[in-house]
Amino acid sequence: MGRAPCCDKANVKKGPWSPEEDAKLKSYIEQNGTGGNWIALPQKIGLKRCGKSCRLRWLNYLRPNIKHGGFSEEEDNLICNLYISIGSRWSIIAAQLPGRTDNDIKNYWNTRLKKKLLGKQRKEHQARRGCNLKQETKRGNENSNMVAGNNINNENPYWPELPVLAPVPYSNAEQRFNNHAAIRKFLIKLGGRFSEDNHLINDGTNLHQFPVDMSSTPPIYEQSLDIPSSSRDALNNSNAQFAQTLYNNLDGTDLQALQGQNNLQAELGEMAYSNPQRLDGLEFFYEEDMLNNKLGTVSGEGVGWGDMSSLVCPPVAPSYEDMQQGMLQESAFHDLRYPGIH
DNA sequence: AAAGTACTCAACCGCGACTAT
DNA sequence: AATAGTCGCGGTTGAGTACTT
Repeated sequence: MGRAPCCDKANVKKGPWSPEEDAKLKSYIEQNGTGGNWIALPQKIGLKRCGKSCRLRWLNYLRPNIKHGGFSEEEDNLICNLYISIGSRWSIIAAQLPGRTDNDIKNYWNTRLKKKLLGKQRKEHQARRGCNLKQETKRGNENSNMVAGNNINNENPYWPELPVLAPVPYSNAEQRFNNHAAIRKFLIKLGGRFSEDNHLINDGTNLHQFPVDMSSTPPIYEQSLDIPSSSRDALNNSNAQFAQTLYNNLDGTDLQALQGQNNLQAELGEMAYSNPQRLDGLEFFYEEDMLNNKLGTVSGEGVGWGDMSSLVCPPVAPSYEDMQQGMLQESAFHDLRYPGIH
């Protein structure tokens, strides 16, 4: 038995909203709120739209103080940080960016930010590769045993040489992705806002909360956010120490809860191992040849990560460079903890 | 100038979570 | 406790636009 449709699909208009529809919806909600029921709302105001569609239109476009486009460098960094930490939890990420909608951020990430990162990484990779090739040709066999991973102190290793982490043997993978409470706690420690912090409009439901006056909303990670000024400055400066500061501020429970959340590379490794197709669109975190060459070598038995709770969280990377560097450090970290295990 | 391709973003869809009964 | 209704989220689609050939 299938799921009951939320509305009469046959009598519902789809596609772009007309200015008249927008005006109708906007003025009604501004005057009366949603009445706590989106499904019933369109009939009330004579709109031939699905309630879900009305909700989406309001949240993503009509509600006051929505910002579109023009993401700042700070916002870019914040999105990247949070994506690395918690993955594609767009609503949580959006909660950290006043005036931005989850849909906007999702689109921005998928269409630009991801490519921006990939472009940077590729560029640097090619530069390094070219450099390495030159040097290797020069040296000939002299340094044949020199692999990129061994010169980590001098320059970043060539990506494909990085170890791919073994699949993480989670017994309850789903729970790992659904620990909202932990994420929430983490974000509050970051200084994040949740719906409780926002004002309600008209009907007092939690369906359409937003700061009443966005124009007075302070810049990201400034005065509105109750985090140590050191952390704030660090973030705004894209300082790599920011992440460490955050982690220092977390207690053991937070760390434990987050350990399954923020190891993106491990997660990708796991995904690639169990279901390579799921990596579509995330290749940019690896190089293609890395995926092709290495993933096949990951043993089904794998090397267990053992007790995840004893694993120290690697820091969140606050900028593109740091993000890339962070992955390298993560690998180096893995090497340190599990020498010889790749 | 036309055709083909790539990109953007608003909107849709399906499903898990939550709530009321 | 079970069920139904609704919400909210993340993934995906596709129309419109911009860019390239």
